[in-house]
Amino acid sequence: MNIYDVSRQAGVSIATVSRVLNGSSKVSDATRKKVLDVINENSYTPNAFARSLCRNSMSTVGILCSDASDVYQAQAIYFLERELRSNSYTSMLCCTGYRLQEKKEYLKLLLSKNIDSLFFIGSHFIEPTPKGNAYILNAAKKVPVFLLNGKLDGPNIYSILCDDENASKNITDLLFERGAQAPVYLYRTKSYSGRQKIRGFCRSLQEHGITDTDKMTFSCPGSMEETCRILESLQNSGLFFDAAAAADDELAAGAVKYALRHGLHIPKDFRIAGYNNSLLSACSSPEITTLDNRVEFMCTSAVSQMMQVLDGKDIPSQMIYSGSIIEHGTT
Amino acid sequence: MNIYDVSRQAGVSIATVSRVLNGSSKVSDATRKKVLDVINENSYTPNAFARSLCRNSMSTVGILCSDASDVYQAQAIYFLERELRSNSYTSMLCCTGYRLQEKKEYLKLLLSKNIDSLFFIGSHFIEPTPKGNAYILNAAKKVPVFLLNGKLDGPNIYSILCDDENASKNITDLLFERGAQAPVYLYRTKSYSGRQKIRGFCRSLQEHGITDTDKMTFSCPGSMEETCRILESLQNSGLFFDAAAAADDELAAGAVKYALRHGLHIPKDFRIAGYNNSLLSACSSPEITTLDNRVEFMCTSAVSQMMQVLDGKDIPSQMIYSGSIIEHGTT
DNA sequence: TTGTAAGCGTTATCAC
DNA sequence: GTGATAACGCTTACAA
Repeated sequence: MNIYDVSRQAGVSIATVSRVLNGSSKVSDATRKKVLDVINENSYTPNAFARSLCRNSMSTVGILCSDASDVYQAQAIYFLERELRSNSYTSMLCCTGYRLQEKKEYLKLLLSKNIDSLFFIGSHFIEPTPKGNAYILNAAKKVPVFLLNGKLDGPNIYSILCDDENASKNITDLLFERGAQAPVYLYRTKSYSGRQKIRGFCRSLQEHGITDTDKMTFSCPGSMEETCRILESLQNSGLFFDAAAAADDELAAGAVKYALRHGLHIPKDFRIAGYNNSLLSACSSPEITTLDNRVEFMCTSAVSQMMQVLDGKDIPSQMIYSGSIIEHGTT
Repeated sequence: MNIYDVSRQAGVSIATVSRVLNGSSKVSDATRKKVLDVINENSYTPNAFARSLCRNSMSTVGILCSDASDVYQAQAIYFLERELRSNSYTSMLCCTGYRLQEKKEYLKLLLSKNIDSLFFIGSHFIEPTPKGNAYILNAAKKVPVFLLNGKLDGPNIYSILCDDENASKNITDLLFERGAQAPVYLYRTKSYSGRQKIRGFCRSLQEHGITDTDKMTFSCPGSMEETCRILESLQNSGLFFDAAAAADDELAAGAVKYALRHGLHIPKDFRIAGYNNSLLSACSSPEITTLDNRVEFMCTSAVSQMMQVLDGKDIPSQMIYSGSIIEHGTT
């Protein structure tokens, strides 16, 4: 069933059918009714592809994430999709993994589907070198690009992110306030936001008289169990530490395991701070003090920005908002 | 830049360009090279909409879930998307929430985008009454429908699911083996798989001489904290129970909290079994014994089935596979 | 092996 | 208000 069949049955031209379909005011009530009746009787729906071809848009956006099963990214996907949907956009999701080559290929595929705009979740997509980011700049030549918790300068690129550096500094300060003398920092990767967080941590240490900050930051790319083991080996190496700030709640949960396993009382002997305010922080016993970086706010804002950009408005290319500490039992 | 521009620059017809684009063998190496050169120089990509209009497919599939931020669903989304991508399909994601009306609207929207097939994640989509499921049967008239961990009979509908009833029975049996006398069951909703799990639990109880099984199952639709409180009120009500089986790991984590808070030793005084083998089971201390319902296997199989169906093959409409117990510290 | 031309199902620009 | 008719950019018989 197509627009011709409808027009024939309703005894009008396809132009009129199209007008009814698109809510044009230039149709008499009588003919509108005639057409709508035929449409409903046959439950006709216009062909999306033909429509898109004319309009040159299918009202879809691309969402790129590295791993949709990651609790943080999963949340972002959820909020983004709901917000986009309420603005009549459909989301195409791509989980790229962490390899640059794959990211590029996924992006190319997405762009070849003529999406209207592009969201990158997380700062894993930002490479340290300008050359590595060329693929994003390129994409921005075709559609507006929104970086969620990532930062990159360029035309048609909009960044929205939590002030991770200050958030990380504040939550480390809290560890000191709660009696810590020597906190270590646990991070997964040195992505853009990863580096910001480390910087905030180090700033706090310096303000508290610890100068050799680099010696207190540790990469824990593995499971909770492995994080736990890394802390154990630190202890065995003779390093003194009595608190841990972590780049995400999963790492913090690893630290909780470490403390419990070694009979350290939390928070009297050992203090822990997570990040992301995810379900994982509530899952531990005691629950983990964590940083709420307001994923929902970020996603809602990003979609609102997209609507403005697609509407031809000029908006700031960067927006940084503050996080807030949620204190629980580990501090 | 369109196919005409390419054909002009390459000095061939648009048909030839199209042939090159689609890898037709009926093109001489010389002309193919000419065309490819022009394509690469101008980095031309064919218009997806025009293409779809001709082919009547854009190689996209719809994925419907109720909540992409749920750890279980997030995993399913991840595995589905990766597998679909490797078969050249792009995924359109919709998070419908839990209200029937919204599910229907989302589905309609997805279908209007001319997707090639449809995946439903979880049994939340299956209503208890046939009338409530009409919208799924309807969708199956247009495209093949795959139910992941849900079951519904109908033409063009394929169900793939874990044998939750037996899995649940087995893991409850384990609680008894580990010394439990009176396990309770914690569930979130009575969805299709929810009911299967409860049935398995009850069967185990009956085999262990407990007849009034209904009195041992409890709905805990809220947070871990609330689950914990429900258990406390059970205790206060005078009910004797010394173990908990749960419909997901989050509920089980709530039970862990309860036990720890009341000084019950896990697993000596209180045994706990989760479900889904998610990150949450590893997050608790002690780690939670859980049931691996093999999300990855389910997703991989579903996509493989889809490929066969789209290929015109006749495949079984239902596939049930067994789960397996992962024993950790709570039993 | 290559080219011509007829679709695909819409939207949009004209006339009337 | 309504109706022809030309795009939109591609695929694919059918000819050559």
